[in-house]
Amino acid sequence: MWELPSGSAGCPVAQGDGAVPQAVLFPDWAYKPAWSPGSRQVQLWHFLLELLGRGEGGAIGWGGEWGEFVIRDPERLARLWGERKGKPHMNYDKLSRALRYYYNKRILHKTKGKRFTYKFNFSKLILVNYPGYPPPPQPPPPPPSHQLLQSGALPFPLLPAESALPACGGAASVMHAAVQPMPHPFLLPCCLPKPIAMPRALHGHFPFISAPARLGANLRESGPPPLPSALHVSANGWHHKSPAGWDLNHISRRLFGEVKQTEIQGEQRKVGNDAQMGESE
DNA sequence: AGCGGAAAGG
DNA sequence: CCTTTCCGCT
Repeated sequence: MWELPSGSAGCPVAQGDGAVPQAVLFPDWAYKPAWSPGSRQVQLWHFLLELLGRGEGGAIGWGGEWGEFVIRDPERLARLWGERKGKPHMNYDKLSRALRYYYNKRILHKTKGKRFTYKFNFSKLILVNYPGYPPPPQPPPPPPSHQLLQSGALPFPLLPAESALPACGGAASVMHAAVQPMPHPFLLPCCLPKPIAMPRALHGHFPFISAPARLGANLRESGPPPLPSALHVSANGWHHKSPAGWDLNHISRRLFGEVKQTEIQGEQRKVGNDAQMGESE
């Protein structure tokens, strides 16, 4: 078993008192400013997950399937994105072009037939989020004969909460019970399949933390979303600190590393095996 | 609405 | 590398 970084806060979605935070928010490190050394600008998918995570609601929201989201107000979303990037002339046409570039990276996927509906490939995103993944070659692992199981691929599928084993202790069970209908990726830290036995160390580090906007009845009364304590918001409203060891840009690089492979298969892929994004892979 | 090439910029 | 801008095509 490979080691994970230690020394982090407790699981933000599974606090001792049983309170269930609803805010999501990436950890601060996701928002390193462009001018800070060794950092880059926020990327579109960061931004989308952020809006989705905090249940921004108006412009964009989660869809019916796992990882699926619907842009309810395309031009507004574009405006928000433009504001963030300092691009006053941003519009949905241009934003959607950027989204389409994600197809090749396999971060995103279009849900065909559903207007303004896309789907995240969380297997991709989350996997590369594991610090220390892939595990260093322990014993000589039997080299898989064909498929690319090398750098970003997981040896196991990420499962929805229903089929996953809570690794967070009691509170995780609460979550598990609370989020039946549509578990979203931010729940994964506490809902990973057993093989990976989510260590406490990781809980504070996961970017997709939080609970869905609407939870079970027993959770609704928990009031306004308590923000994670470690969150630092600066004057312009975004997080600047970067305490943790890994960051979304790192993830991006990992993702990008696979694009070349993907692009090579580009034409093959088109033939029609998009159906499994987010499930396996 | 949605796609993807081409070029350019940060 | 990650868009942003523009655009022809379906």
